[in-house]
Amino acid sequence: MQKDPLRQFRMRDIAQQAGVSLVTVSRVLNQPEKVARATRERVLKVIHEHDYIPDMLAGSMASRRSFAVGVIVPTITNSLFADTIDGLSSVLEPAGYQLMIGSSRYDPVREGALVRTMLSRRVDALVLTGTTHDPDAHKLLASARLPVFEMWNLTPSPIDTVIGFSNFEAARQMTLWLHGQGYRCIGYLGGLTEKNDRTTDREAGFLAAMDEIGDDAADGRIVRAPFDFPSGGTGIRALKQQCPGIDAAFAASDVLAVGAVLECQRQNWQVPQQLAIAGLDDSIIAAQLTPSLTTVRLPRYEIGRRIGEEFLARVNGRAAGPRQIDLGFEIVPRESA
Amino acid sequence: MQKDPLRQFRMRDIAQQAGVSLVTVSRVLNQPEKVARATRERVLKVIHEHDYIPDMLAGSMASRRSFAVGVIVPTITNSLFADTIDGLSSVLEPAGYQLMIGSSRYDPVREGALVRTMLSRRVDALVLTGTTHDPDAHKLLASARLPVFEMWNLTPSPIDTVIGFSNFEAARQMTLWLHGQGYRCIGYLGGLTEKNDRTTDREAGFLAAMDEIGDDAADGRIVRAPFDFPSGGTGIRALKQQCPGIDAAFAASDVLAVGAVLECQRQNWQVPQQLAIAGLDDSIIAAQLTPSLTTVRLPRYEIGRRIGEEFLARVNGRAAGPRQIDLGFEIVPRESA
DNA sequence: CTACGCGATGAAACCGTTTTCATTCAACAC
DNA sequence: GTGTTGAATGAAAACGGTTTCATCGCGTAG
Repeated sequence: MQKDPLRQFRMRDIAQQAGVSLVTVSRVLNQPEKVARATRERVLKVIHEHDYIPDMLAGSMASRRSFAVGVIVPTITNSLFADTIDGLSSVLEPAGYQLMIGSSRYDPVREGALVRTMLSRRVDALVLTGTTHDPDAHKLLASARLPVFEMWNLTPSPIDTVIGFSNFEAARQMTLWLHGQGYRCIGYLGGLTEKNDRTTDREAGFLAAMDEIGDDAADGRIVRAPFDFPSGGTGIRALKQQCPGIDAAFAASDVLAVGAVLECQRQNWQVPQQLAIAGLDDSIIAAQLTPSLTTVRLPRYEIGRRIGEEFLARVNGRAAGPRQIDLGFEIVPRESA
Repeated sequence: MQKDPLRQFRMRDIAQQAGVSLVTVSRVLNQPEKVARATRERVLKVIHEHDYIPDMLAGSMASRRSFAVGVIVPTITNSLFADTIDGLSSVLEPAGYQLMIGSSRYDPVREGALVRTMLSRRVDALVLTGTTHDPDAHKLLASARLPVFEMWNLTPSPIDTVIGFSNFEAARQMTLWLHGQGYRCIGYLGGLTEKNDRTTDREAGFLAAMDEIGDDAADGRIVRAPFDFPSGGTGIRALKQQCPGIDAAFAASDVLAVGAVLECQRQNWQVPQQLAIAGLDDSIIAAQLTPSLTTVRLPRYEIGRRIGEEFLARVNGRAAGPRQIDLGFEIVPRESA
């Protein structure tokens, strides 16, 4: 009479039924080639008969590998990061890894808490968005001996490896491009900059470009807003009101840019004749809009894929790639500017 | 001389440094009230000094609780499910749970594989999208003794608990509503129906409504497409070509509807004068569009939140709620129809 | 004075795997 | 016939916690 007759099968039970030792069952599962064919088949038969599912917690604990990778993004609601996550899982999943996703809501403290949780769960690697983090978390990561990937930006002083593109350059070059198109009074619709290196760098890139152009009144043509459609609308209105002479607006995110274009439709402002609008992301809807959105294409999916590949390379002992990988970006001229 | 001087601190080490037994450390972490104040503070001091992070794998294994909940959605790229995930984590995260997210890519077999992986990782509960699943997975779940939640639809025969709304009714009622608005030749732009209970039910709802209306040619006004913006465009073109007399199109998803509206803008078809368009989702962009999109508001976030609450109630031993929870939907009339 | 209950603590068993090391046995070389 | 080798297998020791049960004082009721 069992203590708990409904209890799940353990490896021990499978071993017993197959008339082998527990070790052999473990080998059948993890290094089948090391087990004689006959034995292996006998064990597999028992495994299937009982729908045996090994306990990965126990396995991970013993092997000190969890086959889990932690990913912390600001929000999963924005499809930007969802694309990166998709890219990551396209590489890691076939390799047997599972993603553990957390969203920091753009809050470094929450990010730090997530880092702790994930370390506690003994992830095999950690992927963070951006290059500025809570000091405590930073220290923790530096001493934890696991691969850490920062993404979606570049930095001269990465924790471990950075994979992304230069937000500064992306914004700078788009601004210069707009100037090259003949726009002379360019406004900037940016994200909230507190504690967010990507938006900070983009704004800096815009200002740097304006400086090069010789426009020293650019500070007065900056509006900051959270990344959502309605804010794009209110943002563009604010910008237009703030400096009526504006002939182009560069939004540091497609969400804002699309929101702005839609608002222009409502206001009956001709885009780009009266007001040109450019975005940054090349989100899926950018090309569909009328007028279609001029924007900067970012390596959203590629960032994830590349991180996955670098990680696998490291796990397999192949030399780690460079510590900083710049995946670049590309200006996509369309109708809106 | 240690074997590995860089090795992370274990509970044993903390205990030793604090001059207590390992058990006491464990209690300080999990049931602090059971430890004398003085002892507790001494232990906590050591813990903080060394930035000790307990090994949750070991903890989960011993306690037989992982504090992880598995969630399987068709795709995380679509913000629909991202909203649900947000709702879920808004409830579960404060309770100390972590989500383990997997995307099935609308493939039951992949879903089944994910179910196995998650069971293997000993999640405390499992959340699935939809109500039709791979038979093997279904069997596995029925015998696994953990809470299982199906969501985003209803069914008379749930595995465990279903939380969602009636896709059939949502489509049916929107169709009837369109008819009530005076549209007489209504087309349907739906998702691919294979193996997807939500799209299947929506299409059935549309047909049921057309039947009630007395329109028996509706089958000829159905176009199916994957859920993305471009497909909304090609879909509406196909529909218009297939039956030029069409005066309204009901898209079973806002992505398709938005894609359709944008295509109409390009084609210069007046919406809703020449062609009315209605969607289903109330996605964030629906209200921003010009014309704004008439659609069906779904309890996206609420589904997640409610599942979280039901799960916690069960964990805390409170009686489980009803096995089927209908969160309803709401028709949102706007400008496009 | 003794028995009892209770708060605080610890020893030992256990959770279900992987890893390391040893053993067995058959094939093969000399 | 005797080592030598290598494939196949298993015993035992981790892995780092939690749970159960026992013990130790100490205040208090009888």
